[in-house]
Amino acid sequence: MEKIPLYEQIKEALLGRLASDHWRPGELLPSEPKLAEEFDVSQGTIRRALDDLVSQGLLVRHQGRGTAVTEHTPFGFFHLFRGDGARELPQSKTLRISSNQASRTERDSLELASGKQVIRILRVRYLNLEPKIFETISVSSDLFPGLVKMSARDLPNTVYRFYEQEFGVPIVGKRERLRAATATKSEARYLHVEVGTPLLEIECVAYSHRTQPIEWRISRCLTDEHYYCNPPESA
Amino acid sequence: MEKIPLYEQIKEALLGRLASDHWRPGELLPSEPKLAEEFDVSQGTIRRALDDLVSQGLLVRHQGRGTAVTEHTPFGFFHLFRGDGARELPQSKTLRISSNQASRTERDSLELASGKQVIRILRVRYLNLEPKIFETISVSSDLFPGLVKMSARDLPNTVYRFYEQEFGVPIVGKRERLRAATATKSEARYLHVEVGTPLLEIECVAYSHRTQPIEWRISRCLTDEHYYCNPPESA
DNA sequence: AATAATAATTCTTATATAAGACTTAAGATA
DNA sequence: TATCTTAAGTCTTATATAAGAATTATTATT
Repeated sequence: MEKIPLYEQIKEALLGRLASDHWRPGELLPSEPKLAEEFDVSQGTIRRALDDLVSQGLLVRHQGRGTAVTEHTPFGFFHLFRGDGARELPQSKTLRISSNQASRTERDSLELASGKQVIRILRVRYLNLEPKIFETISVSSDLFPGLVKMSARDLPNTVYRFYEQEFGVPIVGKRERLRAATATKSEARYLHVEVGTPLLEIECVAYSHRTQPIEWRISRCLTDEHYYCNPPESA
Repeated sequence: MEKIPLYEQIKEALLGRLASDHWRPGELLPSEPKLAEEFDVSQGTIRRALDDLVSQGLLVRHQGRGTAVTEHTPFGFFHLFRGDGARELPQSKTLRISSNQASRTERDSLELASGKQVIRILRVRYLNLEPKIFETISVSSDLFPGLVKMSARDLPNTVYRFYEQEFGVPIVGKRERLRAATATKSEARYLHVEVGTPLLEIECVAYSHRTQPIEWRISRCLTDEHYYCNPPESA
């Protein structure tokens, strides 16, 4: 059997703890010397494993303080920027939360079995108080028991933090596919534009640890005053 | 004065050699022990510097062989994928090469002084033999002497490799900004679609080492059969 | 109780050595 | 001359120690 490097094994072990909510976001991990003792390896090997998790965005190092689990900032994973490069935190108005039989696309994107239910969320997002994005979000009913009964008004703006704090489901990455589209009648109404206005369509699958798909999302964005950029230019 | 770590100084030195074409793409660098001897540091310090350049995509490691300067694959930096995730190498037809006074946007994007000339290239790109992208490329006349006199027919498909091989100007990174647009009369004609068809607009600045802007490009893409994705999903 | 100094802890940078895995070069053999 | 074996080179993984920089905890002083 192929021999797996020690640092890879340690990465997997730490990844398992991250996935099972062993540590909360912001919480400090045991120190490098302590981990070296626990796993019976050298500190250099621990360093190598931790460095890899840092470069994946899962951990953050603080010299003199320790290694912490990454906390999501409100901007995390939001890739629209104002024309001058500034970031604006989008606001949200949830229009509807409903339970539906998963469509073919939802099943494929979320890796769901046939017959499964999804929870669908429709919402408009605002940049600088103006409606700029029309969003459809789908998640597996099984992962979020009780979510469908929530009032639309109560769904918070930052749903990734909500998944993590209320359901223990952390989002650690996403995959986006972009296309050009034009506003339908319904989108035109919500976004205060004319039918046929160009919209940037962002199809997004969000993942937890070990790349399990958690959420499928379609965002249709006005780009008259904003642009999409990934990675961010400050990165 | 702030003390710069040794490995950062070595990175800068190697970056300088990469920028001045000291090594050609594909060429092997001196081995780690040799570099350690040259810079009078430990191999671990050399390793740290090289690893950083590898993660920036500038170098590639070959176990048992050596460290080489990254060669651009034809797909490098091309972020459109077919609907099923496959990659298709775009073909090109250059429509025109001309010399013009730089516009305000060209000056800003390429960091040119007032009064400078740019070379403008118009071309259509094909995916699976169908016109899918209408492109406008601008570069500084000063960096590419003689380019304006080239026949449009002779401009190769992979212009980044062309810049590097014919002018010694390597492209090592780019910054893209995406927006939604609709086809103008001219674009509709070249792309064989109707006016108003949604197009994905990719505004791109391509850089050499030390983030000097080399090329400003606007690509207007049909996304009926393709999508944009960065980083690529296989990454 | 508040503040300052000291000590202990953390990660970061840097050194060193060595075995393993992979590739290439040199020498031996047919 | 061609092929095989061995040696030498490369990067990768892993060990170890130690000083520097930053943060936190403890102790001493006011």
